[in-house]
Order: sequence, then C-alpha cells, then structure tokens
Amino acid sequence: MQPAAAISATKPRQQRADARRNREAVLESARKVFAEHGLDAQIDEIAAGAGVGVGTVYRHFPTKDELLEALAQLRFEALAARAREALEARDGWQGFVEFMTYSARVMAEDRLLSEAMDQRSAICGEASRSVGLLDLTAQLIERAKADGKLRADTEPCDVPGLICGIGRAVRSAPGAPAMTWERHLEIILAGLRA
Amino acid sequence: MQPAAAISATKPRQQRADARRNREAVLESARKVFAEHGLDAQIDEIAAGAGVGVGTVYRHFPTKDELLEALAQLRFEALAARAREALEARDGWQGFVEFMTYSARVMAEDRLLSEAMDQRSAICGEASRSVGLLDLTAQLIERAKADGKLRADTEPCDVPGLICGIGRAVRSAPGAPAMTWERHLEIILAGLRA
DNA sequence: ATATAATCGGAACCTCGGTTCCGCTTCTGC
DNA sequence: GCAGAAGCGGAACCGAGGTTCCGATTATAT
Repeated sequence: MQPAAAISATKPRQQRADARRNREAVLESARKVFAEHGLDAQIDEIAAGAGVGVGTVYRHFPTKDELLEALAQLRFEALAARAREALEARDGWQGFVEFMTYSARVMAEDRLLSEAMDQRSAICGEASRSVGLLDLTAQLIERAKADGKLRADTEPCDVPGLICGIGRAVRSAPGAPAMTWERHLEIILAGLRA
Repeated sequence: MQPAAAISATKPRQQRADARRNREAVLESARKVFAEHGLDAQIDEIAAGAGVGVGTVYRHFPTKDELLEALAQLRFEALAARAREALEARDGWQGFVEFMTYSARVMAEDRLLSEAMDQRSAICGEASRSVGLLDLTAQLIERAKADGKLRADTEPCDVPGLICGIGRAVRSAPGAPAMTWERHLEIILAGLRA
C-alpha cells in the first residue's frame, strides 16, 4: 500500500485523460447544437456531433439541464469578461455601448441564450449571479450616467430585459425581411440616451 | 320535399346548436390556457376548461396548430381593429403611440402571442397578412412621420420586431424585479422619436 | 504484458402529450 | 315520440425524446 495515495481525502482518483477529452468534445458540440436549435436541441445530435454515444454525454452531465447550466456558465463568464473590458473604456457611454453591442450580438446569434433567458430564467439567474454580472452592469451604468450621456433613471435590471428583447425579435415574418439586431439595438440605445 | 332546402348546394346541413356552443367554449378556454402556459399548453387542460372531452376539441380543431391558428386570427383581428382606431387619432404620433401601447400590453399579457410570434412565425405571418395588419401599420407610420415626430427611417416591419421584443423580455430574474413592459415601451418610443 | 477499474456505446425503456377510435348520448325533423 | 344523424367523452394508441443499463473497450499502474 502506498503512503498517501491511498488516502481518499488527498487525491484518490484522477479522471482518465480520454474522459476529460470527451467532456470537452461534448461541451463544444453542445455549444454548437444548442446555438442552432435552441432549447430543444436533442441529446442524440449533441452526442453524434461530439463523436461519442449518448451514454457518455450522460456520464458527464447527468441531465440535459446540467449540460445547459454548464453552457450558461460559460456564456455568462464571457459576458462578464466583456463587461470588465468595457469598464476600461475612456468614455463611460462608449463602454456601455460596447457592452450592449456585444451582448446583443451574442443574444441574436445564439438561440440557446435567448431561449434560456426566458424559459430557464432560474439557470440564467444563477449563472449571472455567480459571475457577478449584475454588479458589473451596475458599474457600467453608473459610469455612463456620470458622463451625463445615459438616462438618469436607467436601472441595472433594464439591461438584461432590453437585450433579451433583442434576441427574441421575430425572425423573418414571411414577406417582409425581419428586423436586424443592429437596428433594434440602435433604437434602444437612442432611447436610453439622456 | 321542400323547394330549396333539399338542394345540397344551398344549405344541406346546419351545424347543431350544441356543437356551435361547444366550439365557442373551446375557443374561450383555449384563449385562457394558452395565454397562461404559452405554446405548451395541453389539450387536456383546454378540454377540461371548456367542460368537454378531448375528442370534442379535436372535432372542431383537428390539430393543435389549427386551434392555434384560430386563436391567432382572433388576436390579429383585434390588433387590426385597434390600428384602424388609432388611424383616427388627431395627432399622427399620438395614434402611433396608442397602437404601440396596446400591442405591447397584449404581447406582455399573453404568453401565446409572444411565443407564437417567434416559434410559429408562419401562422402569425398568415394571420397578420389576412387582416392587413402590415398595411395598417405602414399607414400609422406614415402619419406619424408626416407630423415629423417619428424617425424618418422607421419601417413597417420594425413594429412587430420591437413589440415582439417587449413580449419576450426576461420575466423576473431571481433577485431583481424584472423590467415592466411599460418601461421597455417607453424606452423604445423614446428611441423612435425623431 | 496484465490485471483492474474507469469509460464507453447505443439499444432498450419510460414518460409525456398529441391524436384516434368507437360505443354512447343528444339534437332535429317528421 | 321516434328514427337517424350529428356530436360527445375519454380510454387507448403512438411517436418522440430524455434517461438508464450493462456487456464490451481502453487507459493506467505495476
């Protein structure tokens, strides 16, 4: 028997290398498939995309929802990173616009995020909280207000609300071309301007 | 034999009175249930709400989608009626605001409409076209532009896009209270103002 | 190279909700 | 009041998609 290796509290078992690799593959495939099909992406397709069997997906993420959570976490981390970056901008309003633009783009391009925001608000709320997104948003707002460029009554929770709205705007009503997210965002920013 | 009553081309068979009544009951129940649960309302619940069996629902509306269509039709008719009313307003901008406000409220209060707009755009597009809503919207926009109060580059298709966004705004992220539709609308109207 | 445990694959299983079916009930015309 | 047609109820059917299971496979320690 080995001295410490046997002590369960220390580090009894490493995850096998291939398992770790598969986990990544699943996550990556899930990202793509969910982005395209939204919440009703199918596990089978995700598994196929990752080149593994469904069983493997389930070993790493016991439930579709847990897979969802992992993905949401990643997304919100990226969002938070971008928010921190925007806080560095010289101009407060400028930083605010940058962040809104990034968020709107992500929202418009990823069906998962926009659908999860209103059908799984619990998951998104949790992910958002864990990365401190609301607080970062509040700071961005304060800076922009300080510049006198942002409506004084803007609240932190207005941001997810408005951004989420952009994500859900009708896609291609038959006949007329749908509104683009850029245009939608432009109107909202105009409305938020002091 | 009666003169014309017997000729099949004329009016061979009336719908039975109770059937007509049931049809109305189903429609009414469906309106409520769909408004609350959105697209994934269940037929069983609708039937129960109407005090009939599922079979009856299916005789009147062979498919969940057809029931949806009927409901959408009603909604869009109401919308069109309101648009016509708004066209009577003295002030063009005023009429536009009235219509936007009504649309936003309906959208926010009825899960069905907002979900159908982006998950069943075909149905909504058809309903919208059949009541000439896009054209009415265009007229409202023209009038408001004529007053010089509405952004000159506003397009008819911007309206469904923006309104739809209001309907989908996150509902209650845990912690902070969600944005209300009134506020969302206010910001958008500010952004659309010339 | 071998033993052993961690992983894997994917067929089978289960649940949920839309849809069908058919014997029974309720109108309507005579 | 009766016959026949029109409608009704709701149990049963079915397909879809998430989840489980277990024999086969593969990494890792020795």
